[in-house]
Amino acid sequence: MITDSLHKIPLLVICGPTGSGKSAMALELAQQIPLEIVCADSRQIYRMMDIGTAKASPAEQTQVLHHMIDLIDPDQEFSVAAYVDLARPLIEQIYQRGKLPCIVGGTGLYIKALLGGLAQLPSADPLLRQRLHQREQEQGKGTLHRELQHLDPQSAAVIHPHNLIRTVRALEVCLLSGRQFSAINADHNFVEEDYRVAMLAPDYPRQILYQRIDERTREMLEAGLVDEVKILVERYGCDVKALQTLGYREVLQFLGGGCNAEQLGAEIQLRTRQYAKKQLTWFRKDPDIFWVDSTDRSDRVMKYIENTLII
RNA sequence: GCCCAGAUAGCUCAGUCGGUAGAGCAGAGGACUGAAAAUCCUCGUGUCGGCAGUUCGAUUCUGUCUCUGGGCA
Repeated sequence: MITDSLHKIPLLVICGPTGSGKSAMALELAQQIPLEIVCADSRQIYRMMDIGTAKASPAEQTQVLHHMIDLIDPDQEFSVAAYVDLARPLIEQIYQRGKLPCIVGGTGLYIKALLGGLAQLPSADPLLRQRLHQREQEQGKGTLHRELQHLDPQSAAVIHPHNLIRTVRALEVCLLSGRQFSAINADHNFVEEDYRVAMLAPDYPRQILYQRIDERTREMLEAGLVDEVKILVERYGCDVKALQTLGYREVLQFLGGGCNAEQLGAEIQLRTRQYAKKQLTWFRKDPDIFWVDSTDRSDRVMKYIENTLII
C-alpha cells in the first residue's frame, strides 16, 4: 500500500478565497522547493483578461514557470473537462522535469475534478442547450425541471427548480447519453486517486480578508481595469460569457451608464467579498485542507509539505 | 421664527382602520461533476425618535420635545 502510494505523483495544492495571497504563498515556497505553478483559475485561462483576474505579472511568470493561463480567447468556450484534460499531462511533465507541480487557484470545482477525476459525461452541446432554454422560455418556467423529474427524478430532487443552468445540464446529459445524470455521477463520485496531495490555504480573519479585497480592487481600477474591459468589448462585444466575470461585469454596467466611478469601485468590492465568502463555503468543507495562519513564520508549513508528500 | 413632510431591521422603505411588525438590499449559512469569478437555496425581535396623555391595551390616536428634509420669511 505504501509503495503503491509512493508511485503517485506528488502534488502541492494552494487554494482558498480570492485575495488571500495564494500566489504570494506559492512564489515564497518556490524559493525553498523547485516547483512550477499550474493555475486553477477559470478566468486566468483567458487571454487579455489580466488586471481583473489578478494574473501573475510577467516578472512573476519568469521567476516561476506558470501554466494554464492565457490559453484561449475571451470568445471561446471552456469547461472543467478541458481544464482537467490539459492540466493532467502538464503535471506529469513537470514531475518528469524533477519539479514539484503546484496547483494554485480558487476555482474549487477545477481542483476537485483535477484531483478526483470527472465522470464519463457527454460534453456540452451548445445547440441542445439553446433549444432547451428556448423551450423553457416558450412553454413557461418549470418546464425543463418537470421534464427532468420525468427522466431523472433523483437529479430533479437535488437540483432546485429555479436553477436553470444545472437543470439544463442534467437534461443534456440524460438526452445525450441515454442514461440518468445522477446514475453516471453515482458511479464515479470524484474518487480517483492519482496523486499524493498536500493542500494548503492561506487563512485570514474574515474582516482582514475583506480589507485586502477592497484594497486590491482599488489597485485594479488604478491599473486600468476599465480600459481592459473597453478593449474586450471593442473586440468581442458585450455578450461573450467571459465578460460575465466578476469585476468585468460591473465595469460593463459602468460603461453603459449604470453607475458612476465611485459606485463602480464599491460595487466590485461588494461582489468580490461575496465571491470570497462563497469560495470559503466551498473550501471549508474539505477536511484535507491545511489552513495556514498568515502570521505563522515557523517552518510548520514546510514540514507539513515534506511529511505529506514524502519529498 | 412660521408652515409642511418625515423619524420603523446595518441601509432604503412598506405597514399596523389601536391587539408590540415586513419587503428589497446588506450580512450570515449552505448546495455545487463539461457556463463554476457562473447558477441556485435557507435565515428577519427591531426601546416602530424621546416624554406625557387617552385607552383594558399605543409603534398606530392626541399633545409636546428633539432631529432630518423641503418651503415661506
